[in-house]
Amino acid sequence: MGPVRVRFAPSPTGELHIGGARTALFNYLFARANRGAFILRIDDTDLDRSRPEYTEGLLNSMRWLGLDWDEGPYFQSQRLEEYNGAAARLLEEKKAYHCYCTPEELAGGREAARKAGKPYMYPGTCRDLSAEKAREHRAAGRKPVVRLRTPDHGDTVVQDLIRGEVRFDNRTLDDFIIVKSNGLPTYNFASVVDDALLEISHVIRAEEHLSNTPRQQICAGALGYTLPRYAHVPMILAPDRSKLSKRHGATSVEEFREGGYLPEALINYMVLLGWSPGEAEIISLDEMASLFSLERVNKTAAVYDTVKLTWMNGHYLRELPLDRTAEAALPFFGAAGLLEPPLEDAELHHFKNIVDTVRDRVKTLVELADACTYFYKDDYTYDPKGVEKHFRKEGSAQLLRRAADLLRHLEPFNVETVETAYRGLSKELDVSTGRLIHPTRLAVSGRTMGPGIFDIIGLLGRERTISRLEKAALWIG
RNA sequence: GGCCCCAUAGUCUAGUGGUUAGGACGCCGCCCUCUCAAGGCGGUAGCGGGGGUUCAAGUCCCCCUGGGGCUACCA
Repeated sequence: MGPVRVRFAPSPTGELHIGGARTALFNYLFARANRGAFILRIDDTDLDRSRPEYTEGLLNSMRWLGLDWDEGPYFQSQRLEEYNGAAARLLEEKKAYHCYCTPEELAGGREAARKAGKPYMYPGTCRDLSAEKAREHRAAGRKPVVRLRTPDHGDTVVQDLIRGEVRFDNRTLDDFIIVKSNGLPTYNFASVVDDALLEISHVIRAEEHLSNTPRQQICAGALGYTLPRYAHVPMILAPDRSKLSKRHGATSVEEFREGGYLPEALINYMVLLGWSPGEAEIISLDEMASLFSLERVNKTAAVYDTVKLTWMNGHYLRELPLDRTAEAALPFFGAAGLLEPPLEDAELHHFKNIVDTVRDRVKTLVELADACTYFYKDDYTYDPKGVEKHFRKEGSAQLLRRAADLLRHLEPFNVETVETAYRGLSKELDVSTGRLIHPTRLAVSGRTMGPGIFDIIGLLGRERTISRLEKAALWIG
């Protein structure tokens, strides 16, 4: 058997969604697991729907996920000679023929079949058209398509690496179009030609393509190509069990990136949809690559669940090296107006400390930036519920003033000494530490929840803590 | 409608004839604790239905039901 060569062949008609990304991931892993090549091909033969900016987005999403390709991207729109040559050969060998039926005529036939409750197939109108009739059609300005002559009997058998042997009755397959009237190849044709020319060894793609596989095999057979091995991976469904689409909220890689998800988390979550590593679920891209095999890919469509994805993102946020989490978080702090990269050393160090104390309380980078605003901004407001609970109590303002006074002369000033001082003060005033801590947190952060108060104070520093304490005492009145 | 694929908790999954049906998310409870998390511990919940085959079926076969896909001059 030759070298393993696989491809991911999206069409640039939208953003890369989680289903496509998972297929790309499986291809990437299979290539790495078998020391093969992972090839990227852009199937842009649909002129109306393909857009260059989608191609750009696709490449960006792939790079962001870390799914680096070894060859390509190839663009089908730039390989038209290949398809034309192949089609000409088929025409020459009478394995294909021109069809002059108009879309309207075909639609009429379909409609009639539907009304009669009969299955529709192309009736073969132009299968054996006389030269004269063809001339007439051309004279009338009709632009032909090219159809492949498909067998009228027998079976076409797909040997699928995941689904086993799948048998199709050739009588249910009609003479399908391989070249459109605009001269561009259809998917079933271009895909077959390219897979052969690029010497693809394994076609790993979503299950929605299984039903098209017999057509492609017939096509490849007519062209004399050796068939690739096929592996149809289960689909990823939206929570309502329907095919993924925009109305299901965030489904694209780009949306997840903007939503504050880490590529590590998204990759790890996606690989679990349809494949299982056996032991631990938390697994890195490198580990997946060494473990991956098609035998462990299951057959069942998976419903994706953002709750688990989000949990996993939180997990990666706090388990990844601090530098990595901070690096990923920085753009979000920039977008929130908290920081303006690039940072000076001291700023960066401070930023990392903040990320480190906050990161195990959030699940996304967006939440992380949001949970850190008060470290950078003074204009926060006090949480109303917190005000009721912690400020409205008799003596709260006085407590805050006492705390401020205490911190003013504390030497040295650090997390440990502040804590000791606070606990001492609560004893001295004969109040619970909570009675001191809760108003303090509200005063210095505006919030009732968050990191340990001494960590917050340590990060804020003496000056800002004191001024916030005094400001709050004044505010209480 | 025709053809094809699929079927273990709410979700993702392990399981390949003999298991107390395992793990993860979620949910609930407890511990920890200045709050919120994180973490630790415990609990909740499952083989779609019916027939076979077999000493024995989540595992094999058939039917039904349910879900999904294809059936385009989309990919």
